[in-house]
Amino acid sequence: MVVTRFAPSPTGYLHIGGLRTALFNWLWARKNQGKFLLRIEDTDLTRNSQEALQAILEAFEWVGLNYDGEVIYQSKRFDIYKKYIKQLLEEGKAYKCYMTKEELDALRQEQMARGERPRYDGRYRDFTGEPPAGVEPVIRIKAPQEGFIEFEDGIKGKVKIAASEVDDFIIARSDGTPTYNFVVAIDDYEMGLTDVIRGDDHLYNTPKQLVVYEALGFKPPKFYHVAMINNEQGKKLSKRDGALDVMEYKRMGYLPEALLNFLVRLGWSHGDQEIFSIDEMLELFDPKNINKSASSYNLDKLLWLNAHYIKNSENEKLAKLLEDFGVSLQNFDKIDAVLNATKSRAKTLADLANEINKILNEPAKYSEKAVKKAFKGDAVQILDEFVSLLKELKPTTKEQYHDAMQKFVQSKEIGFGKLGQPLRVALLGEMSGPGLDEVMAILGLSEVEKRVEKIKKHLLGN
RNA sequence: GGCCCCUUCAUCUAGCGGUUAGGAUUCCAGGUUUUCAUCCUGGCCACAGGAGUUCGAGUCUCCUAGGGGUCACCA
Repeated sequence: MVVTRFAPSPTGYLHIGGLRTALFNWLWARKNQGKFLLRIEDTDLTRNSQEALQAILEAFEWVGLNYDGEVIYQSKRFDIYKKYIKQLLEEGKAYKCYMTKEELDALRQEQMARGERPRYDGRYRDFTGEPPAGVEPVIRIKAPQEGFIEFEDGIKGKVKIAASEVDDFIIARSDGTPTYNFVVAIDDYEMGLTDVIRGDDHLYNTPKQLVVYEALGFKPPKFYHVAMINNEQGKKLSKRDGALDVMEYKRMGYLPEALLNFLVRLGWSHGDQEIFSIDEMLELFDPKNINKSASSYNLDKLLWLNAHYIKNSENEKLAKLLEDFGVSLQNFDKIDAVLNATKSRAKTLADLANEINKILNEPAKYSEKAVKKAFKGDAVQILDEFVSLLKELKPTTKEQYHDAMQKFVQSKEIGFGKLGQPLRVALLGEMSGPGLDEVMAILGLSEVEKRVEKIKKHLLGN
């Protein structure tokens, strides 16, 4: 069975890079009817925040990534780690190091001054003497001193790192708390992980974790190191690039399916296909065709996808989502008419809300340019006559309004623009927008008349 | 700096020794639309550079350049 995980540290919100790796892991587990686990890496008790954890959970819920079982907190598993540390100590595979932080810093300074790579020198590796008084030791694990540590990465292929690059790293701090690379290895093993898909900023952690696997005799999982997502300039994503927080996309009016579709195509592809439903992702995703190279975040494509998903969403669903954007279509009998008229012209839910408000609310102001252009000659008279015709015909549907307009321009022998332009400005305040027949069918006769009267007053006022 | 990874249109990517190097987004042009948007059609734009290997290289090898990652009692 395939078991994957997402393992954030609760130090901030969930960002899009994290969401992508979570998605890859989730897809791979679900595709194989396996398990997708959520583990919180909170061993550094000084840096955790409850809000950050909530933010991550909230983001998961928004995009619909569900995890199996309970959330696992490393901070609650210290007993397990202690047991393994004790075991390693007893087996002589780990040892106490009495070097103080200050000594360590001094050593590093010296090494760097000599142009060497900073590295623990192993001075307590085989220490048997009397430990210095007053120093709480850290625990270090014995890493191989020669040869290579290598593994087969599912994306990068064979990765081979010289043992000299990996020193006897600390597995437990002087206060007894275990450190990252140690607990990750323990947990990944204990949780039964088969596949670890993570950012390639972890590539160098892998040999360290393999040292732990080796010392404990665990079989390591398959690793996949995914290249980073860069910003639009091809540089590393940072807070300055804005909108890193996944929930920020919700606030801006993105649909989770659009975000997920966008992210799944960053570093992964399936031939020429661009649009992937969740079901299609589940059917087609395979970490083995994840790209080796880093990709850049491109807002235009996200926007395009979002527009696509809005256009193809059920109106009822959109109506519900629009609540968060100040548009309440509940108890409104023309939900379909309004959304059909507007959803092809919005790239985000915020746009959509805006488009809807333009129809539903009478124009608060008029585009003067549009007024000037549309109200030349006998435009006012044409509008009056058209309203009279409407009163006579009493159209209600889009088709009936359409026919009324046709009949009017034909009988008057004028071009459509003669009626359409002033009517559009009267109804919407500007020169562009949805079809007038649609708009009128939504507004109804009395509202149309009201808006015509309103613009007439506006014209007199000038 | 050491070590490691990466490199096809502006961007996301297809390609897995023989292709007019394909698709998508953006942009531009045309069509549809009373308008705008949608939609449709078309166009512009790429194998980082250099050596090899080969009858033949975007595809394999090496070098150079550029980009990225990493070197904590952070995760």
